[in-house]
Amino acid sequence: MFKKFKIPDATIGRLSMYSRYLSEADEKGITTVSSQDIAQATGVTPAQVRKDLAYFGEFGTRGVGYNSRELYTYIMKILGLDKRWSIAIVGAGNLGRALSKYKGFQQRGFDIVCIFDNDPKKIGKKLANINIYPLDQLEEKVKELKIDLGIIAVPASAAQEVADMLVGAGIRGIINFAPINVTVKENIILRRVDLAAQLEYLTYYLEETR
Amino acid sequence: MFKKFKIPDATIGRLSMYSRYLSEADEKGITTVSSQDIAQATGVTPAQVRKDLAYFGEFGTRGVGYNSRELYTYIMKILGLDKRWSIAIVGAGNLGRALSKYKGFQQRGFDIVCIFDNDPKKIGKKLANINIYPLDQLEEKVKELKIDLGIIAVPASAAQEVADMLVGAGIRGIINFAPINVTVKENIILRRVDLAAQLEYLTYYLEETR
DNA sequence: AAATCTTTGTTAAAAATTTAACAACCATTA
DNA sequence: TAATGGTTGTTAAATTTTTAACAAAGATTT
Repeated sequence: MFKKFKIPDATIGRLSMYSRYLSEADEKGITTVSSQDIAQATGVTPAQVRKDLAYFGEFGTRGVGYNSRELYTYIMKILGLDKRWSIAIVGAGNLGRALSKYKGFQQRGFDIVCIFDNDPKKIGKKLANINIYPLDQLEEKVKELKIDLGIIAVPASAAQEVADMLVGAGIRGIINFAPINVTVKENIILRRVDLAAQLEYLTYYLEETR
Repeated sequence: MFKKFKIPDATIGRLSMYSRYLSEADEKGITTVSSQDIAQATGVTPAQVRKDLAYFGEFGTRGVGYNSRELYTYIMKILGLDKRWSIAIVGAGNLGRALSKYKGFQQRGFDIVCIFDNDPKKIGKKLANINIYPLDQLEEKVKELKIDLGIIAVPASAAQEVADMLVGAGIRGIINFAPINVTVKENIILRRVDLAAQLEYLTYYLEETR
């Protein structure tokens, strides 16, 4: 697609927010929005909105603004969300179970197609109508079901091993929820989400005044 | 505490990673670590580690390194984790339920002390031994239990309303898991965690090559 | 105790990101 | 059709963050 230059990571996150607002605006029948409108709704500056969009092309009309539906479609395409993606979750603990049921993924085009775990009590069962398989079937199932993305929801001690398995099976993108740094070969996209660290960000700012 | 200057947000997240590594090192009996060691374990550069720490003071010995346990203690204090924090979760859906059971919070000093929801079928029940109360008891319970932090795990449509209630009840920090921008008065610390957006970050990088 | 080896803390440089400013351009109105 | 108002796309400036370099200082060796 576009992507001649390096795009800031933060821009990608903001595009996601913009798209949600645009979809909402379109549903409400608001056909045209300005960078000001988008900015207000998503908590950024209008200049930021225009800059973010400028990385990818010209989508608006000077003096007018952006067509909601059209810009929505463009952004979704930029994010790769003009098609659906298949996902595997590794780890059927509390987090894995919640993620498998989370409606927010479906809505944005992500289908959780299988779950892996090593606990014999869980294997063979279903979660939100999704089969749970043992880890040694990971490679087989990933290939069979053409799974693109993996979510690591196992304890930190097992995270690297699981990452290796996912990469070995041919997965190309990973979200790691385990609170540990895992490494993968460079053509694999990896993102870490540390839930506890999010709370620690709050306490850092609050601890001085309690 | 320290905090004369503006500290990069990213630094806070990295301190959290450093602390986990330091605790692990200490448990293994490794008493001294270098910025190089910390960097390797957490996936950053040694210069970054030293710079991050330099915002808060001098914790190491030149030619030697850092004492694992000592640095761990310092960082935990910086993050405000030398004491425990009480948390309320609003929303007993899939995500709220998972977060209430998530062991990772406990381990880092966060106690989920109550859950709020408006569904009559859920009110009065317990989740992971935590009581579920109706939303109209939020203010009362937050004050009674001296709750510091709130987690919003409700649909986007209700997020702003819940944020207002939390702030009204005296909460000072909020994590918002709803995929929408909420606003709060400026002395409240707010952080948004968009799970679907994390996956979209992956698909952005992958969509061109599928 | 001098020399050497290490690793920190700090300063300077580089790179990345955000903010601001404004020319270009479209639509509307006089 | 000229003038006005409004909003984008883009360029430049400012700010923030990261990386690199190195002097300072502790430990070890000769």
